[in-house]
Amino acid sequence: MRVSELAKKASVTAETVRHYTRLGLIDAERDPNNSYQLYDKVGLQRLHFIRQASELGFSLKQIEEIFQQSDSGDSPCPLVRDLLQKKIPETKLKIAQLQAHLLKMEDALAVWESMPNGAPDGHSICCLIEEWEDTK
Amino acid sequence: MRVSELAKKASVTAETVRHYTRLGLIDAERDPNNSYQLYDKVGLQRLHFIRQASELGFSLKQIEEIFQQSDSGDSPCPLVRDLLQKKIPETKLKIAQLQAHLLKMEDALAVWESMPNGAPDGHSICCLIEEWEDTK
DNA sequence: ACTTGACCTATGTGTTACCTATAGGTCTTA
DNA sequence: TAAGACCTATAGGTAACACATAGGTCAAGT
Repeated sequence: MRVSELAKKASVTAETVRHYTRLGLIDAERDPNNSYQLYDKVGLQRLHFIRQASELGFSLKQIEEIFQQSDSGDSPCPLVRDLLQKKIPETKLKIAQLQAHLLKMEDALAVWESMPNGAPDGHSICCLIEEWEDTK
Repeated sequence: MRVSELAKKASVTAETVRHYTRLGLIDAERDPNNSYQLYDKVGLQRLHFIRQASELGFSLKQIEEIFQQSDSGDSPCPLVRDLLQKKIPETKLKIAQLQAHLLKMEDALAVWESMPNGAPDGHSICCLIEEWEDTK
């Protein structure tokens, strides 16, 4: 199949597929007639894998390493396990940070709404964000 | 004060301060003798604000807009409120996604540990991530 | 046969928020 | 006065693509 067809099957853009192909993450053959890129189902599998891993927060470089392990006959499992063990605490931290931010934002909106007429009180920059600074 | 001193006070690199200055987010004066950038406490306030807003997920462009509102005498509050109202659902979504990923990763690690000798089972790419695909 | 529109190609630039490198001027202090 | 720390500007690198350009190709309808 050609770029767009593959892209559609994985719900990504054709440009994304070309990007991965350029990086060597997906193999493609050339149609000798027109030099179009041709992909097979292995390419689709890889594309799915890339998306999965990417959504989990792995970089394309890390994914490339995983493929290299796999392609050279070694099991990528130990590598993936190590990557996961690093990634999990990072993800936990990120979640905690985002939750803290969410609370701040919701608080700020609540404060704003409780203000008479929502009027700013003359602070130089912004009442809301200065609130956050105060409580930090 | 000079770049590095300001940077230290906000726990960022000097290059970050220069970056913000180049973008016009922080004002600086030139020392006439050596053309060093000189910052005052307003600069420090702005820097703090930028970091706060940045951590909340606002882009430098949005922060610039906030400053422009503020500098032109208008209250940036309505603008910030609008930005917040957009940002809050985005943040909730991100948190949910990260939590889903976290679960997947923890599951995967658990499965991996329960495998005899942690041996891969011959899958072509990676047992763990293929597990995720199965359960998707 | 021919045109049209959809598809493909390669190349290069833009994006965000910086970091790093280069080459050189300045400041401080022993 | 010389070393080491600090400053400057400019340019190029990073991640993961998106977008623009210019042009070749293909399938369908007229």
